[in-house]
Amino acid sequence: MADRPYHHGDLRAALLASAERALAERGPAGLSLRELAREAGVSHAAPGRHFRDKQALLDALALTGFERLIGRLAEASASGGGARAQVLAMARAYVGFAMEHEALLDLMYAHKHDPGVSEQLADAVSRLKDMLVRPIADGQAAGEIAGGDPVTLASTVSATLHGITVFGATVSPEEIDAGLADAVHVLFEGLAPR
Amino acid sequence: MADRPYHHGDLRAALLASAERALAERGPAGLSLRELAREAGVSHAAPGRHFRDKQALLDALALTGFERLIGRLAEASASGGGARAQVLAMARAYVGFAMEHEALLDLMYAHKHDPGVSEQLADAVSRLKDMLVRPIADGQAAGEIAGGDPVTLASTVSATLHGITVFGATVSPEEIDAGLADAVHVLFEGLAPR
DNA sequence: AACGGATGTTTGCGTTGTCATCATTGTTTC
DNA sequence: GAAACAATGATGACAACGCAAACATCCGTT
Repeated sequence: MADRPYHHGDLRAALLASAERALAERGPAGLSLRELAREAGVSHAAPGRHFRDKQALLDALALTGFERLIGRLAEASASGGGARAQVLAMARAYVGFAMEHEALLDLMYAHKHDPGVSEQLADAVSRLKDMLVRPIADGQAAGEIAGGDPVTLASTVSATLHGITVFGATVSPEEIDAGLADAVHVLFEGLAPR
Repeated sequence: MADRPYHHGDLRAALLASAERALAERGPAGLSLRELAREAGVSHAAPGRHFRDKQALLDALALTGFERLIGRLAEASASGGGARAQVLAMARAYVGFAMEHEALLDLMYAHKHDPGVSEQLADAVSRLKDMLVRPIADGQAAGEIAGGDPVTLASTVSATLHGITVFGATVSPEEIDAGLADAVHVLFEGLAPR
């Protein structure tokens, strides 16, 4: 009620930032639009201007999560090295992001988004999987990876990565990293005897 | 308010059943204790006798989910056949359960449960991974699977299975099943050239 | 038959999401 | 530059919700 200007300036971004913090601290159920509004110093209905309803805000948050995760994977894949080193680097990036943003990752893969947004999210998942296709195709060209549809291989690898983040959620970072190296080893060498 | 008896009979079970249906239809956020109470024909505070709060109900529901999923995996692993066939059967069981109970699976792996329950859930995940250890160890004894810690191998396989359910959520059942066979193939043959 | 625990009801409170309506600011158009 | 207009925020209201306290009813045990 002081000298605060009538318009916030960038309420949408402020809400998203607050929402991510609240999500990490109290989960999606404990996230209240009114609380976010209070934190931003606006009226309780102001968020409605930027997000039709609470779900729309969560949808947007999930999308930003994918953008950032894909960015991290891009960095990791640019680190160079052989196919195996590159896959391991991307695995570390994925798992690192997952451990820093547990609740956000839950949200990103939650089966409760609006239909229209679900398409965008599926798109994001596609792009995410595509990030692995190039290193694998390059590895095939270099003779480091066996033949086969690189998209299929990338799908399996990405599925494994995601599974590790979910199943390993209860163990320490060191254990996860060790398990990650093990998993990459299994992925490359296969279960069948050589 | 007619001839309904004062006591419900098995309100706890009725609530869990209703909750699972509501969860599938409207997600965890759209699940209301009062609505469940209405469906069961009891007062809106009656559920409080069986579940301390809403989260406690979701916790219990997640636990029942793991019990059922583990049961399905046990059936699948009992189907016999070689190690590869058994892993594929368990993969189908896992993915089948996941597709029948999308929202429930989200809940089972959600990072928002009470600390005490989280231990039980971590326990359930452990038991789930253990289901894969025996087929793999047997496969090693039979020379169908390469050496190495069977627990590590099982962890990687289960992670891949779970990842497939999450990443494949948007495609048709047939596609998922095909992708599943592909993934099992990759898991056994490995990415590296032979 | 009496008692006590388990189960269900009633009442009330504070919070929330959402909507309708009004106020203020920023932008475009003449 | 003024007027129209869109964008953004404020206010007020409402129903639904989670939760807790106090009360009622049933059931099994003694």
